Amino acid sequence: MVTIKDVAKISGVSPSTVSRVIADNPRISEDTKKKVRKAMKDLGYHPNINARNLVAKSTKAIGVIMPSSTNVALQNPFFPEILRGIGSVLHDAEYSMYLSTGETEKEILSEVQRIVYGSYVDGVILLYSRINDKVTNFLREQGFPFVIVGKPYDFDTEINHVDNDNFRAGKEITKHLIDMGHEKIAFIGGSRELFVTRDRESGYVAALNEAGIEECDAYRIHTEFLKSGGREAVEHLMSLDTKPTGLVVSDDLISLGILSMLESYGIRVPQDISLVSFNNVYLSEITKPALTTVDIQIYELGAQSAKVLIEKTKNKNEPAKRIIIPYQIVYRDSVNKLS
Amino acid sequence: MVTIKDVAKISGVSPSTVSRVIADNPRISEDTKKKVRKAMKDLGYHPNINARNLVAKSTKAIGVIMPSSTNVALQNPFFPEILRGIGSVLHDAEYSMYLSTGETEKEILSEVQRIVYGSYVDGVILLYSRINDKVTNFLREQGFPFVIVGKPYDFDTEINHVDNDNFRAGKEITKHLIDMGHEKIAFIGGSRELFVTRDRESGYVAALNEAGIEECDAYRIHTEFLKSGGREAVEHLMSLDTKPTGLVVSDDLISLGILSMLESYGIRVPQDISLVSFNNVYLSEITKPALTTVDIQIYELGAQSAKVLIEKTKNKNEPAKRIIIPYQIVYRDSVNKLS
DNA sequence: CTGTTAGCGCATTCAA
DNA sequence: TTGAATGCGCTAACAG
Repeated sequence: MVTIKDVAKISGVSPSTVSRVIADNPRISEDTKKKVRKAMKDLGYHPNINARNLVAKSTKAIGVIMPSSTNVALQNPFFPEILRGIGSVLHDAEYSMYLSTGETEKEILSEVQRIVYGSYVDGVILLYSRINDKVTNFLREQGFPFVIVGKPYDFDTEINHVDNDNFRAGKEITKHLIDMGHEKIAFIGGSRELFVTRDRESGYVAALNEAGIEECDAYRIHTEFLKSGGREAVEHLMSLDTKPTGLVVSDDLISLGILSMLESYGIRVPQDISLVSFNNVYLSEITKPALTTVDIQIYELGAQSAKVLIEKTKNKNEPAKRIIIPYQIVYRDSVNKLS
Repeated sequence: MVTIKDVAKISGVSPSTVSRVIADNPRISEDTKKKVRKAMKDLGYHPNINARNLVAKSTKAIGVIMPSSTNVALQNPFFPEILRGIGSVLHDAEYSMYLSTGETEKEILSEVQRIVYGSYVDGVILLYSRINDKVTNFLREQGFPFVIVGKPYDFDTEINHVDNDNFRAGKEITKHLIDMGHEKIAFIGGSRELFVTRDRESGYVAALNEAGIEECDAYRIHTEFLKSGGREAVEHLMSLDTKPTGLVVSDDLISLGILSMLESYGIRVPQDISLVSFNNVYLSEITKPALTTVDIQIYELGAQSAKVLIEKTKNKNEPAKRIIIPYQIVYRDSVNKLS
């Protein structure tokens, strides 16, 4: 390995000068800079990051924590997409990304402790938000810079987070269904433990109320991302005396399962039932019918959280921020006008 | 930050002794170990990874390189799944994972150079294999430990790689179609630049030949993961005089698009046309119909590559390995028997 | 504008 | 079984 000393020797300067050249210190003459840079190039020199981190007490790296992976939900295209967004900002800022994919909550917590205590990273992005989450608590107690993608359970004024206005999105997309003449509208969501689900559901309820439509418990279902879950949801709905004519589904991936169940029941979308959902992953445009869905700008969600976090790591006094990424409804073919 | 010195002071030993306790050196008495460990716990001591890496000249971290992300193909659930597999092994080995998501080839190369030269990682996993790939060449020239998920373009005896037998899988799944009475079988694949596509396609051709079925160029289509690609493929196929009755599609995600196009043409699967594909991501079981597909064990692909790479980083003399992960055909509802 | 010195936190010689 | 000394590669005072 070629070190700063080798470069110094070859270019006939001291190691500290070389260090200054690396940092592009303005107090070094252009001449010596040129000389040193040539030597660096000739020798194929590259600074050792560990040595640098050690003295700088900063790593220019951030940790990204995926939700626990026992669940097939991790196969959601949401994740590669948000990783892309994060990666892009990190790259521009010359930061690195550590990824943690723990299976259990315990595993995740110990991993986070390891990277925090061991100074692996300067900050952490949480790709999930759960009620009473130990990781969140740990990070808060440590005063370690972090940002949640989604809404924090508690202390939301002191925790950085990047989110959509899921309530409004839920309300608006439900209202779209109402505007199209639907009144019997059901909601199918993922786990109640997740804030996304709750918020989108609240929006759904609000839209119903505003339109003077009575809400009904039988119309609100929570399922996992599994096939059987989707099946049960549809079976339940179809066993009802008054079947819904509209469906608000909290995730495109769930919609896919629902779509398929519906088809096996011979129920056509949108002719027999209309469906709207959330996320606008690539999937939603290649299903049949293509989904009317809320584009939540996943990439942007990732990019902004990285941005906020980097600011925070650079300036610990930066106040906690809440960033709301605008959404946009993408109208496609899964909704029918009721006359 | 609490350092090894603090622990030494509190427990009344020298820093080097503390260091030995951390390494669980057998030449330290149980008594002092106990004493030191207590001090570590009391103080909340955690070793600084950068200091350790600096002297150890190893990072216990590996870099995972995603394919260039300009393409929507990155939303393939393949990626979260393989990341899970890699993450699991890394976690058990107490390794960290460093993720790189570059947009362009250039960006990826410079990122890889950065992490290699800067000693960020001990090894690299390439999540793609392309013809004449600069990253591969760079890694090879540097003699840096790496493994390719897929098949290397060249030097495949000296490059570690973990792959499926895609040729055989392609042949077998095509044969399944043939066994079910199909003779007019088309192939729809992703980019020809990718080895997976080529191998699966060769298998398809081999099965045709073996069965004495004439292959025909009009039946072989390459498309991108985009909607329009799927559309054109289906349009082309349906414009033919003799339309195929069977489709071999090289990726579940592409299948989804094909399925949807087929439906808009009023072509039913499997009644009018049968379809088989590859990967067995979660998607493939919730489509309508559920897909008969080759389970390539994505998770295992990731886990094994991590394992091989760790071995290699620990012992540079370890010979290059080729690991073939077994596949398994999952029979579902997308194939019809022709009588 | 540049060199000298010191030290980041840790592991590892060499002594004892 | 333990301690003292040294150095990993780099940056940052402090001098000059």
